[in-house]
Amino acid sequence: MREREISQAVITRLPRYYRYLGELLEDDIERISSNELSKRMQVTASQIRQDLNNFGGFGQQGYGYNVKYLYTEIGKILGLDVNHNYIIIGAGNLGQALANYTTFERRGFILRGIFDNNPVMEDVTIRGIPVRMMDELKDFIAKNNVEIAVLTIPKEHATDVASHLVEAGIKAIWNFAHTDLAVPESVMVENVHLSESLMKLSYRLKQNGEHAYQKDN
Amino acid sequence: MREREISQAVITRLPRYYRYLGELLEDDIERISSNELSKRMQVTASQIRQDLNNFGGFGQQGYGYNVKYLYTEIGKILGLDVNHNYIIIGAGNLGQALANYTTFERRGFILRGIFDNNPVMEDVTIRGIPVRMMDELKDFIAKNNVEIAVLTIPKEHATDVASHLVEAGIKAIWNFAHTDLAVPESVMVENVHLSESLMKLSYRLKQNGEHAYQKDN
DNA sequence: TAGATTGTTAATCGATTAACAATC
DNA sequence: TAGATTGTTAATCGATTAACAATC
Repeated sequence: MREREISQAVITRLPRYYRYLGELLEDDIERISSNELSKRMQVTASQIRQDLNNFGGFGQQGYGYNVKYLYTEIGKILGLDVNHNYIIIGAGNLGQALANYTTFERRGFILRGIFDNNPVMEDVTIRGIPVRMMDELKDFIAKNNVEIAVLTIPKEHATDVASHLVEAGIKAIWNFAHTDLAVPESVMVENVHLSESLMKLSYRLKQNGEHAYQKDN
Repeated sequence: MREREISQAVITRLPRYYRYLGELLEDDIERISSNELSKRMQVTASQIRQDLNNFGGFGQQGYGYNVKYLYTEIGKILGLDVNHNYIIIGAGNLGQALANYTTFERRGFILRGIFDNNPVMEDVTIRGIPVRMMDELKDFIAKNNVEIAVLTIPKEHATDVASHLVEAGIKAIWNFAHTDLAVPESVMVENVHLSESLMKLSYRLKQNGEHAYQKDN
């Protein structure tokens, strides 16, 4: 049924299209051409048309794209038309910050539970959700139909916890731990390595500095 | 002086090399070949050699790479051999979580100040650092030689704050707000769009589900 | 119908992989 | 010296851009 594998680059751009279309929608803009959108998003119109046509013809010659329709369709492609239950593992600063992110709920990501291994945290509630101990994990995932686990724990425990999650039948891991996880390929992993992102910024900062220096000479 | 622009893909991989080399160093491994490293990192040996040779010949034929030396050199390339002063703007959940991230300090990123526009937060301290009001921003950046601003504020205020930062002479912005920033090209921006990362995971979760379904038929 | 703009094919560009001579 | 492994050139692969026929 699927002709060709969609490239990682395209997938990465989809949520950005979705965001821009959402803004257009808020501004009551009804239709938009690839050319107009390309100017706003700073990408080529050709790329927009190519990207969208990976998933079907959403536009109309001579008209462009209907904003609301395209927004809805991309939402479906991204799986935002259905709810996803998720849990957070690691009730530290970052875990708590994410637990308080109500924006995710609006996109259909429903926080069902928070887990930690520190007994002090037991039954502390965050946004009304009690922190549970790790021994409840497996049962909880099964009973609550949890698809996604957010990993906000130190890297030392990440490998271990990941394998528990896999055993419990988790489908996807959003990994904030500073390590790569080895899981079966049926389990999706999306890494958010914050310190690596910061290092990238540091690199570019440095390059820019040198660049500027050379210019001055 | 610089022959060719280093591609974004290479820059993104650098911190990952750095992380793996750091782990090798902790394990007291003295030398490593591109082949051995490629197995650990799940990339091709050829790519490792190509990537590194963008910055110079760090290896030795018949020997491989000296772990400690390569680690140090990549650290220099990433600008981790010098300290960078940074501030956090937005003392909400995420801002506070990042403020408590002492790992950054170890890499030479020094948190100098935290800013917010909510008077209730004034002089609340996080990790000993008082939250300041936005009217102090410009002076503070100049006086404290702040290079990097971390933006953990709602998207509504991001554009406005970004332009204040540019005026104040900030060099780089680590942007967690859900919007793109328009700044002069001399100001580096690194985006961390968490909800977009989560949507990517959602997409892959969905694909994987369909895939599995098709397999069963 | 004429004009606009898509969907899609072809051309180009860039990044990854393969191969191997250089050299430790 | 022989073996190992880099640094680097060449080949391949994939992604982006350009062009244009199809069509609303």
